[in-house]
Amino acid sequence: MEPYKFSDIEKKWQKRWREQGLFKVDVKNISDKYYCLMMFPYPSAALHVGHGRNYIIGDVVARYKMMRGLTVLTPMGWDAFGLPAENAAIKNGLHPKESTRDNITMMKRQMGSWGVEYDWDREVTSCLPDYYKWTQWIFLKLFEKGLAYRKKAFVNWCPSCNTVLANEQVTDGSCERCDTRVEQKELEQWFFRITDYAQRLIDDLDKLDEWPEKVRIMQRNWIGRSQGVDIDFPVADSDRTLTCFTTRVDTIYGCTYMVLAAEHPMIEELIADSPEKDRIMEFVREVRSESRIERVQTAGEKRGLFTGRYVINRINGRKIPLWIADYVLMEYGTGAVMAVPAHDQRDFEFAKKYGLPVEVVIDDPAEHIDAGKMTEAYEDEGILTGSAQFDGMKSPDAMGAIAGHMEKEGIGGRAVHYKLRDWLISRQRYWGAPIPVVYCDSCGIVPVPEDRLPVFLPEGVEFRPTGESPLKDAPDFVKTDCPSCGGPARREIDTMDTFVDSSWYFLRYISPRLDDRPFDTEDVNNWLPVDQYIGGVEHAILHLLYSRFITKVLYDARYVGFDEPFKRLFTQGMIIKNGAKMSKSKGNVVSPDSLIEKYGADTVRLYTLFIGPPEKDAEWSDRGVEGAYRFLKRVWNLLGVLDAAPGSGGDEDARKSLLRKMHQTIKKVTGDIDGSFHFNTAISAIMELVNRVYAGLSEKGEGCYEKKCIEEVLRNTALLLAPFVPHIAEEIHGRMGGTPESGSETKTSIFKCTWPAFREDMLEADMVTVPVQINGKLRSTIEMPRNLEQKKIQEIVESDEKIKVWLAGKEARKWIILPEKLVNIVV
RNA sequence: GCGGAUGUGGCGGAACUGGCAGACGCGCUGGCCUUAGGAGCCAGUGGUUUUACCGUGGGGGUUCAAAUCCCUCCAUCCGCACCA
Repeated sequence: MEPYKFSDIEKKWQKRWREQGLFKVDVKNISDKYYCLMMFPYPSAALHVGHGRNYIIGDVVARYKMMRGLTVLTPMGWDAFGLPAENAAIKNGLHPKESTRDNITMMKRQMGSWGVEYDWDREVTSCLPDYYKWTQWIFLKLFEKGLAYRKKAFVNWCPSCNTVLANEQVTDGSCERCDTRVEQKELEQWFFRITDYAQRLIDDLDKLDEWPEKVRIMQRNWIGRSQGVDIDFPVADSDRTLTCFTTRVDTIYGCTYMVLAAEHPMIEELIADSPEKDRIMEFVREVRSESRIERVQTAGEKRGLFTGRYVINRINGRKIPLWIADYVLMEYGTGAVMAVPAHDQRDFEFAKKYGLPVEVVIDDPAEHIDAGKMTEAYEDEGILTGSAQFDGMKSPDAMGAIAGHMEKEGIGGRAVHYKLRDWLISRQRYWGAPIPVVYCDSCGIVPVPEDRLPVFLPEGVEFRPTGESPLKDAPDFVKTDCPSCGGPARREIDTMDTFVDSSWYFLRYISPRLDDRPFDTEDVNNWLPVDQYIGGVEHAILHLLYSRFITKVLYDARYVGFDEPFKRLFTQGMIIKNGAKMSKSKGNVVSPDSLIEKYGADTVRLYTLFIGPPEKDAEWSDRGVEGAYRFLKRVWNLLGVLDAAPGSGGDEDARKSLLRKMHQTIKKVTGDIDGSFHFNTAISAIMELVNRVYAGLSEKGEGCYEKKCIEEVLRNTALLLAPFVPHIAEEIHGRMGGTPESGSETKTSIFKCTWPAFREDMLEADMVTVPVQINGKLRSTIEMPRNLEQKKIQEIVESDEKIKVWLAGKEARKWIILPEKLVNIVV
């Protein structure tokens, strides 16, 4: 038997799969379609084995579904615009276009070397004009619907990346990419009105029952729906009214002051006549300039200032002071808060600090609260007190009653607010799709007409970030004609957030080369929603929320006929090395290239899949890779076992038992893949099957399996292994003469073969081994025939030597007999 | 603070609706083979004071029977966080 030459085998089959067009799909053929999608990567650096996990899982699913007879579409592309590529380009002094191109070449080679295959005819690259033309088209559609707009707002600014960031790209007050503290800047920026879709984005999460619960919860929390009441407070000695939002309207009678956010637009007007005006404005400016993180860090130490003005709480006619404080956020609710110190911890701390009254209006049903003795706010629900006609009501009832009363009296009304804010999509950076808008002195903001797309990103631009878009220095780009009046106009110089690019790429794969439309609606409707989406949890909020939003917008505009893009989502865990996530900076990156050279792609694939449940993080071990390699050699050597097997004869028991194991394995592997991608246990089952062959040979002798038997087992083993380790499976299959159906030397690909089916009648032996317990403790195992009556089972157990010893001198009080499973005797 | 997850040998991890804990792999031990072994094969491998007992983060409970169900506590990780 020749040795396992993985390198030759893998190169041969990778070449052949491409020649055969194994992964090529005609989208017009929609019979039994299966759209298997991996999140497309940033082409920013070489892939490591952690990245590989994602592609390998996807490849397993694709190949498995293929063997189940489905038409499988698996495309791949490149999320090629954006800061990672640009920053890397700056560092290497290369134009991002070139570094991106080089990285794509490298990554494509790496994917190929893993044996991970795609329909490369559908490759999309988001930084190329034939793609970003349609990203710009998406922008225009949102603009048309009033969903893209420009406004001046306090926005997150990363001083290192020199650009604004979306709320979603700020983690712990720092830039998600470079970890620099994010500042607040008031700038005019482009936004997408995702908040219009907040409710639908929450509601439709219920439809996504094949998504991980964790991701759905994260999205729900991020959107952050709160139900409550908006209450109007007229400003005393003024015709103005301040509205505030509360979720605890039952505490309204305990409101002893009101607080505004420093960014509240009415502040200047309200304090215009105040003698303290300058001092107040100084405070306001100070708070406004603080970064989010600074505000959070000083959370314990709340600061505020009295405005000198009062507002009227109309439910009781009470005049309460109006303050400004750093703990109120302008972005949430209305930027004004009714403060109830007795029942809100923040208000309580603030009131204590500034000597504002604390009045209990919700009593603890368990123990009466004395306002004077409180050390912290009572935030639970309870019984109303000091609340006029609502006294004695329970909080939940009171909320309804008070809200109703307010609506009747015109004091306020029920309202829903969301934490979700509009998506800031403009970036002051070079490497992105230009926003297709021009500014005309006479017409204002004018969208670039569809027939003039794409707005090309100019190439000869110094792209180092300066804080303003580098495109301002490209005069040929900036100067243009107004599409509306033809007069002189200038182009928008900001580019779009890369998350816009990635929010629709899964549609483009269906019609990647169309040049008059972004995609063909009919084809897209046939192929989407995506049957299986696979990627990292890090996109649980950003990318997955944006994609859902854009899909809904396109659905409303009737460009697509579905309102959720991804039917089933799988988020794989990270690969850890030495206790940390693999990263260049930590120096714990395991490169696949040398491993593949040493052991072969199949070994690396097998180990990656065997390492643990794919949805969980897993620690990489180079030793474990050797174990996978050892197993594949044992599989390979089965070809030698087949050669040596006698043409007839053999041991009947060995044969039966092996075939039974084979059918059990087929059942187990099929269930593990279909259910929830339990590849690790599927592989261990195949290992058991292979071990059984060798165990039989060593126990019963070399000739115990006749050729036919080994042939059947090996053929099925190859089929079961094919999705995981496609090259060796294909080679074994080929050496055994291709498909049995063809009966020829044509060497039909194993992936054109049907996934093996198990025979129900072959799963179980005539005899079963039944564990026997006494008082729940295992005392014996007895082999007995199936289908026995309870009485008969009891007889057999009672005659067992071991059990006899245990029962001697004791009285069996109760027999629990589960036929063919277990016997427990209580003594 | 809120939300979510996880906790099983020396290690990665198995265990379906409660029913033989530790499958499979790594590592380790011993043996065979070999000029040699970072190759291959075979056997063993949770712990202990080994007729038996103890063992799934700790404590308690339900049950004939608990890694699995209930209560409680602890630890670690992840996400969100002054959200009114």
